[in-house]
Amino acid sequence: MIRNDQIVEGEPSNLSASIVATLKEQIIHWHYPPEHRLTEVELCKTFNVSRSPVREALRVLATDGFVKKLPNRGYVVRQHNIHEIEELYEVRVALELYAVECLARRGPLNENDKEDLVKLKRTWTDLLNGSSKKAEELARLDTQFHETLAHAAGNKTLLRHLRTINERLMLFRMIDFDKVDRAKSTCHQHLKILKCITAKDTPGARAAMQQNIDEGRNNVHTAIKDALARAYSMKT
Amino acid sequence: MIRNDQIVEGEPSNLSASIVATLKEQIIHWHYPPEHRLTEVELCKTFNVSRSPVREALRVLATDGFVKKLPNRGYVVRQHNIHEIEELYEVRVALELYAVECLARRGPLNENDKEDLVKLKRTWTDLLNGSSKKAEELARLDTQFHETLAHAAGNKTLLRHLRTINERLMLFRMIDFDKVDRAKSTCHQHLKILKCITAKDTPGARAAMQQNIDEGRNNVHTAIKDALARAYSMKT
DNA sequence: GTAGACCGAATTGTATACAATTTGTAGAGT
DNA sequence: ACTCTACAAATTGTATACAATTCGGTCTAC
Repeated sequence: MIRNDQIVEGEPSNLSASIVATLKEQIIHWHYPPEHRLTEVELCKTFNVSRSPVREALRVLATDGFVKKLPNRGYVVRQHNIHEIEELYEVRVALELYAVECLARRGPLNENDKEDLVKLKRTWTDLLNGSSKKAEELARLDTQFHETLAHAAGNKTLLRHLRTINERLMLFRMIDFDKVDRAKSTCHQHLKILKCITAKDTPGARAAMQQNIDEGRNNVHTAIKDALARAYSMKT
Repeated sequence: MIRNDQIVEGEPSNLSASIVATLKEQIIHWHYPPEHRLTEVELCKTFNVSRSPVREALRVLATDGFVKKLPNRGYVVRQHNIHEIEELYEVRVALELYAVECLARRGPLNENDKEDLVKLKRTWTDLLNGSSKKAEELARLDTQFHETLAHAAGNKTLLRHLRTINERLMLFRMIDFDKVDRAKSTCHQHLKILKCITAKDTPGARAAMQQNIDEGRNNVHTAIKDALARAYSMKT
């Protein structure tokens, strides 16, 4: 159920925006199997709203790549096959390597970002020293780490693109983080990246980031087959 | 005026999509000054349609970054300041360097793409040997060159992101190409890139691409001040 | 029994009507 | 003259109504 009081402060009544957020969340959490048809009236009923905001939301989700538009036949949840995951990871590598390279070369642009990096260091050191978290929380922290770096690099446009990539990858990272606790390894890698940045070791930072992303990619790869199988069994 | 018969084949009656395309085109060609307010009813009148497709179009344009949404106050054409251009170019560099690196390392993925590269070579050789074109045509060919490379690299997601970046940059490249004929230099650079790719010279390809983009960036930079000044004079 | 035409339910595409919010302005009060 | 309030116009947000298209099934012709 969508309600106006769910909406973030400063953004007044806007059903469309909250529908976008909710559907994204649901798709990421595999609430719908791939290729599942999203009918307007059905969404209207579940969200208790009229078709106007639903239609606008679907159009936005389509441009973001979460659903696919069939001409005159509505929308379906997009099928993310293994090849597409690979593509998403490649784009992510391209963007994040660039971001971390900038960051290592010229440092964070302002004091706020410098503080953010210190906070990150504390967070991941704490995690390394035993404070355990739930899988979903870990996935969130991991995403936050990478996005904070991109933000500190000072390029809002790059951050925006990275966000849409990561949102779509979240589809599979949820599965991965759900199955295995890889906290230790992730902590070490993140701390290594931060160390290289503060040491202005550009190639080191790039290498550490590449390793971090590659490991995540491999983990997701092994998790994907199960996920797709599960999704298939749901569809039938 | 928007009409259904303007629509591309295979995409049946869809006013919203054609409004998106038309508005994008208009914004890129500086039909509206930055921060110009886009009222729904006004767009309805100029396009001779109702508010539904206009609203959906505006939402899409907002997620693509062409217009900015003010809560409960409609939309305005986004102001692209110099800093944002710089950001767009940085993302473009990150993506295109990655693409050209893949291409130089492992070559085009299939025969079609290999053909495309040959066609590109012919096109730019012809241009170098005198066949002159209008500024707008040149800009189009240049964009096509870069997008063909990304396509040949075989990553559709990367291509999609590159497209949205390039579309927004087109705002300023139009101005630049309009003022000076830089065909010769561009030709040489593009041919150099192609040569490095076929020679599997990865660092060479990266360097040539970096040089090509940097030159474009510099040209645009020098052109921007005039553009902004002109836009300002339009606004007042 | 099969192919093809035709009809109707379901669904999307578009237009309009109504509600809620914002903003500018006129007017009263100080 | 200045500020604050209240109201009206304009504009967005939402809901509903109508048109056009698609798709499945049935019925007929062969």
